[in-house]
Amino acid sequence: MDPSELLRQHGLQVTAQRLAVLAAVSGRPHSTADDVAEAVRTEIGAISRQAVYNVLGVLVDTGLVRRIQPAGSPARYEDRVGDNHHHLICRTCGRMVDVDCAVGAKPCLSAADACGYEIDEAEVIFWGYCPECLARGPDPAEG
Amino acid sequence: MDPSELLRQHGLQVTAQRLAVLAAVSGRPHSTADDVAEAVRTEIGAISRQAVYNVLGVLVDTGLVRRIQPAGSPARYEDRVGDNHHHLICRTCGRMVDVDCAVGAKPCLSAADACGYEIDEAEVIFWGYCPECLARGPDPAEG
DNA sequence: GCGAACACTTGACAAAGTCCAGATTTAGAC
DNA sequence: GTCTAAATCTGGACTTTGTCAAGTGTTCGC
Repeated sequence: MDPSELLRQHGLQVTAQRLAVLAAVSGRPHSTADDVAEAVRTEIGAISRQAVYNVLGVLVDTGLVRRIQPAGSPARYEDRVGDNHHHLICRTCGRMVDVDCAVGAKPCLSAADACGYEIDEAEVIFWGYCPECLARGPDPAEG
Repeated sequence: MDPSELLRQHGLQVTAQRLAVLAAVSGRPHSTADDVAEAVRTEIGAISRQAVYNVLGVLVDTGLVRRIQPAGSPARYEDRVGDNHHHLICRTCGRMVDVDCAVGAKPCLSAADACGYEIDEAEVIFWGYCPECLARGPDPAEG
């Protein structure tokens, strides 16, 4: 779909910055806000940090972009929304990849005892070591 | 168990700060580092911010305390370790409660396609609204 | 009680993100 | 094409969370 149309459909004004941010997140999933700013600058020359946060915030609010905030890392953004996939992060190199849910469709939304809470999202992050870091031998810091 | 003994058993020196931090985390689970510092100051008068981070880090390393880092929130700490429980956070009031795993024991460690990663931990956080915030009516900010 | 190792304090520093006032750009009407 | 109102973007200061490094104080084994 035409990105401009996408923005309009969600009641958002179309600006060069928004198009560039959208393109940056699409083209490089799991980017940090800083990565996005870099990419946008490559594309349209310049953007303020505030505009990046602002645009990302608006996109997250309208559901066009998903925000992921792993421990010890700045927030990351991706445009894969609408499904229930999770994330897998290497403790050594920090690389993040998508994984589909193990048990089926949205199993994680059914906690055994929700204490009366109305759950609308499950954030699942798997921590471990990627094949390359495993091949490179055990990390000295990990024993 | 006597907290002092607990520390010794894990090869840690016993200090007033460590005892107080341990007590603070035990007495008020899901505390932030700042909450812990407050509680410790109430208990023993004073502690430096660095010491709080230091002690919490040591306790997490030795497995006496677990660190949770939800999106958009500072790190939180709890002393319920050794089981595979997860957390449930209210989007409105920010309250966090424990929930047991829906599917059984450590189901979340079995991602369908781990891409060759060796997974050693699954961090699961459920987001939603607590009964009280639901009873209080829908949040204007949420539609 | 003494000494070595460990832990705590203090202060500077860094990263990530937010707030605010003012200038610029966009959308819509004429 | 031009105008106006509303939304957006810019730039700088600021807050929060956490880390680093050097020096001082405390704990533990003898």
